[in-house]
Amino acid sequence: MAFPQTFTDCANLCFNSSVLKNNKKIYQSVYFMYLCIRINIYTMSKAEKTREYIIERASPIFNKKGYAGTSLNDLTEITGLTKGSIYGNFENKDEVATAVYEYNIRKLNERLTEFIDAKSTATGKLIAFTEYYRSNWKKVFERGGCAILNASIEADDNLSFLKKNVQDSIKRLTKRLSTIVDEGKQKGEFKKNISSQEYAYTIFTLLEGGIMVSKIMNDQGLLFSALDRIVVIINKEIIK
Amino acid sequence: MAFPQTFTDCANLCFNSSVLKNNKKIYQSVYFMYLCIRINIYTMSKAEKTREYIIERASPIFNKKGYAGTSLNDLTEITGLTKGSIYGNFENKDEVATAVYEYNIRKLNERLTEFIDAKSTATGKLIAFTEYYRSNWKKVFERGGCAILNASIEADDNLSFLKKNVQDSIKRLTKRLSTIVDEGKQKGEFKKNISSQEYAYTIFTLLEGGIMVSKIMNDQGLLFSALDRIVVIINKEIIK
DNA sequence: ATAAAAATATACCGAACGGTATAAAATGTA
DNA sequence: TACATTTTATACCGTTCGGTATATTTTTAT
Repeated sequence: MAFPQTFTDCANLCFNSSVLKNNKKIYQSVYFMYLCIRINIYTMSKAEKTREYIIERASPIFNKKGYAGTSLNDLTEITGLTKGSIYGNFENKDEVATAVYEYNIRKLNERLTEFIDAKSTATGKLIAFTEYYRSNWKKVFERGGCAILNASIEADDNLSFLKKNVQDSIKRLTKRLSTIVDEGKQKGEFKKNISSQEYAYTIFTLLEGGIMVSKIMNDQGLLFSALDRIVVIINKEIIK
Repeated sequence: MAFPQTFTDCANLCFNSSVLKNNKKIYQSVYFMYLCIRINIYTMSKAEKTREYIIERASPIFNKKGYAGTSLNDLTEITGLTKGSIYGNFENKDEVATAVYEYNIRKLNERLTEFIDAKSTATGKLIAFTEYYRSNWKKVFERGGCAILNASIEADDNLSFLKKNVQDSIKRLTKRLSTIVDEGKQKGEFKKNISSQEYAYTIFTLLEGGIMVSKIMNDQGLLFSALDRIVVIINKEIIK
């Protein structure tokens, strides 16, 4: 589920429907949450909406063509806006690129959350991470592939303004994975003597390598066998 | 060892020195090979040398800045030549980029060959592949990282003229790995029921993922643990 | 409804882009 | 050495680049 926009969204985000029906207080608190979101949406100024709109439309362009390969003309074409309008909302191209990157990461996290939060066990959550890519590889590829991977390759040697964002997003994602491993250790699901961070990076490395080779070779199977290997590692090395 | 340029180079490439000393015919054949190379070098025209010179100097620029990020001005600066001179040797920027990519791949193969050919067993050859990156990661990173990885990310969605080259080079490299696995199977070193190609791609995937995450995070350890994992796979899954 | 404020469109800037015709210089051949 | 050929340098092309001052339009608040 993406960012909640309807009352049902809010409800599903917090509880299952039976809890909601039987508890008036919970119902009210969810409704309050919903109202807060509505207010936020309605009070969003025109400029804020336009800013969001530009980011949304520019996202696939930057992810496909890269920063250096994306021109302002590309942005005016895809948005239907003029340069003046874009520069009224962003200081320069760097700022657009950075905002687009942060947007991509936010979206990725939201989508991953859907898959991960649906599972209750640590094992389930780790597997869910791979399941996301199994279900969504086509969409991811259509959008230009993994935003972290793409930005990482372009940023490491020359886009200094973006490098820290990329590093931070990798840290956050691996932290998320290692937290799941830690939870599994605490619950007794996982072996106690393994390094959470090491396995988090192993999973991430295999995933990114898998996306890269799979995308360039036009062979979905290559991504899937990388994901298979992640699952094997979970089963054979992480689970007790 | 790079492309042989001296008699010693040629000799080392073919035999160890004791063989060379004790067999006149072998000595003569090596000398003949050496002469062929000399002739090739000396008959190389000015333009061919300049072409090679441009490619060599442009290589790290393209690998760091990418195709879209590298301008003709960058090329004139790094070579000290003028546009006219560059366009006298190449039809357009695409052709320079393609030639640079092929040069990078040739160099990579030469360097890998040094490590792989030094070992006689299939196991040794597979491990040698990882050892190359253990010994040379710093140089590789200084040159902008893995040329295959970088070109792959930029080519998959927009550089159609380069895409086939990248795909072919990946096919060649994984073919090389799978051939080693096949040899190991034949010699009785490796398990017979494993898929050579699958393991070739697994090794390649782990390597590329490792380079990507290691480079952006400025953490050599991340590459090394990816390499460690490759070694574990060789020992536990490939070797009998 | 109206004024103030904010956002967008227009029209333009100088610089850099990839690329080329042609002149000059260096090279290869006799 | 002299001439033909190849290679390199000069000077320029039209286009696109990122970016901006200013006018117009649209929102927002009163």
